[in-house]
Amino acid sequence: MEENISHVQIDDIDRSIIQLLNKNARISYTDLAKEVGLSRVAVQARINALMEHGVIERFAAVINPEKIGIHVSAFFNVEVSPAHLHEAAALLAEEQVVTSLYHMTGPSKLHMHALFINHQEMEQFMKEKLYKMPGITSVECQVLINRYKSRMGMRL
Amino acid sequence: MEENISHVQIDDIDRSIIQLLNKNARISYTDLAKEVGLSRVAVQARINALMEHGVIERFAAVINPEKIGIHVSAFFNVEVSPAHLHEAAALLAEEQVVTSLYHMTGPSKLHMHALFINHQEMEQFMKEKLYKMPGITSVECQVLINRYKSRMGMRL
DNA sequence: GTTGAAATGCTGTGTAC
DNA sequence: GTACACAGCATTTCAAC
Repeated sequence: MEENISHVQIDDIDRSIIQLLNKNARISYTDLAKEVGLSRVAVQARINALMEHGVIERFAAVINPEKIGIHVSAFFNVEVSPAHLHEAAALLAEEQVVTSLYHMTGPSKLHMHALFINHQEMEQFMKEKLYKMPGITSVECQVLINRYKSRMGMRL
Repeated sequence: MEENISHVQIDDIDRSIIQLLNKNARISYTDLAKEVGLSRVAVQARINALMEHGVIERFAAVINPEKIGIHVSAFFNVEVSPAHLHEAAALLAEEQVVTSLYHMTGPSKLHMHALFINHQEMEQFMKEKLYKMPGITSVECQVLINRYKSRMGMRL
């Protein structure tokens, strides 16, 4: 009896379903069934299974931050002393401006993305929060100029 | 008559709607209306307006790549000679493994995220595609170890 | 912004194959 | 996996306020 399966076998129809739900997560099961050529009940069962197995984590709205006055998008490479890594990560994860935070290979490296209303807000965040965090030894910051592709963790 | 407005004024109810749709994009308008305390018709009108104005770009399924056997997630910092920047960006954007690609501040820097089945596939991509692209002067690669936070471009 | 109403479509569940 | 059926909801689009 294995509850925590980490790997799920999916077929081409599952892949089509995922792709269609990725383009439009509010499509009805009925329309989805027509597209993939399965019955509505079968499609529902597949989606439920995909969610139970954690393949589909949730359905989300994709927002354009620029349109609501959030004009600065930046990536940070933050180096932290090993002893403070988890503490710093927990503190950073709490910040509203931080949208993603990952631990990467390299010398105690955190990779962070954050959104700011303007450069002033970014500078304030860096000076008053980031630089004051425990164990931070280096901060590299890059600001976004142009989006060539953004499909957010979805590989076709 | 201004068609291309780049900035939209939204209020607290819009913000609640966006947050709720971000948690669960398949919620019904009826339930959404109950949550935000507006009529169903008003909520529908607001969502339609948010989509028309480009605030909500679309609704997407959030996938856990690990669950379908895609075990390596990596970020790349790619430096390209200015003359080849757009050409290289266009070529990289076409690659299936590349999930996001941004032009960042810095010396013709591209920031890229990609997903691979395993390290072997990553190495193959780097050797056979990335290193052969025109104008590429430097490649930095970091592999993901742990996800502390991932909210994908949504700031609360 | 609101309510109400009518037509249509969708979902959840059950049956049988 | 399919098909069918049925009840209950949801959506769309009116009109009237």
